[in-house]
Amino acid sequence: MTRGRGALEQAVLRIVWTSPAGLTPGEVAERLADGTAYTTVMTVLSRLHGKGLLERVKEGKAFRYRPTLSESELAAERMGADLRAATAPVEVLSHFVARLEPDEVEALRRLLRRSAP
Amino acid sequence: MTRGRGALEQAVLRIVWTSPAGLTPGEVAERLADGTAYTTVMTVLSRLHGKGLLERVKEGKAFRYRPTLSESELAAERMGADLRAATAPVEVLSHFVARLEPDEVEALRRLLRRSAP
DNA sequence: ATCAACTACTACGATTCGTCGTAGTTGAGT
DNA sequence: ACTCAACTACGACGAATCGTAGTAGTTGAT
Repeated sequence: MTRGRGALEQAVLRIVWTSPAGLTPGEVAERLADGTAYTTVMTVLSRLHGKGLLERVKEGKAFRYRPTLSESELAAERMGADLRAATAPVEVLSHFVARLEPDEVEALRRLLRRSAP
Repeated sequence: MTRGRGALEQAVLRIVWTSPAGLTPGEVAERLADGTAYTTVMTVLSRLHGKGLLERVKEGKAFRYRPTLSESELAAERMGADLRAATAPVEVLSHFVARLEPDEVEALRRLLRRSAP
C-alpha cells in the first residue's frame, strides 16, 4: 500500500492521540490494522519522535510513545504559527472570523468571555 | 545559494503579495535581488500557479502573475483548515485563544462584535 | 538458555523543491 | 520584414522527506 505524502504519519499520530498514556509500536501496528509492516510503524514512530511530536519512555523491552501535545494543542499551535507568520495578523484574524460557522463563532465568544475579561 | 524546503516559494509568494496587480517573472527576479537565476524564478512561479496560489494573464510576451488569495486570506484559510481537520474544533479554539496575546484577544473581541452580533 | 518481541540501522522508490540549462517563441525597434 | 533581447516551455539533477520494509542485534520472559 502506498499513501500520499505524510498520510501514514498522520494516521499514526491520530492513533497515538487516542491514548495519551502512550502506545508501544506493537499496539500502534495492531490499531492500524492494515497490512503495514511492524518495522514501518517503528520507523514512523521514530521519525515522529525525532520531530518532537512524540516522546518515549522505555517500558520493558519496548518503547512507549506518547504525544507531547494533544491533537487540539498541536492544531492550535499550528494556527498560532500561521497567524504570527503573517505580516498583518489582525487582518488574518478578520478573514478567519469571517469564515467561521455560526456555532464556531459562538464558541469563540464564550471562550473570549472567560479569558481575562 | 541553497535554501530550506519551501523557502524560495515563500520568498516569491511574499514578493507577489506586495503587488496585488501582479508581477512578471522579471520583476520578481529583480525584487528577489539575490543571484537567483531568471529561469529559477520562472519555475517557482509556474509551480505556484500549478498549485492554484497564483493566477496569470498574458501581458505582451510575458505572463503577469498575481495572487489568487492575499497573504492574510491564505493564512486564514490554512488556520481554518487546521481547525476543521481536528476532531475537536472547539477544544482547538480553546487552546488557540489561550495562546493569544492580549492585543490579539482584543482584536478578536472587536471582530466578533461586528460579525453577526 | 532459548526464543519471540523489540530496537537500531540501512535502503530504495516516489515526490517535492531548489536550481538551472537548452531550445523555441515573440514583441519591439529598425 | 528582420533581428535580437526577453520570455516561455520543458527537462534535468541533487537534496530532503516520506512510505515502505529487510537485516541484524538486543532483551525480557519463560
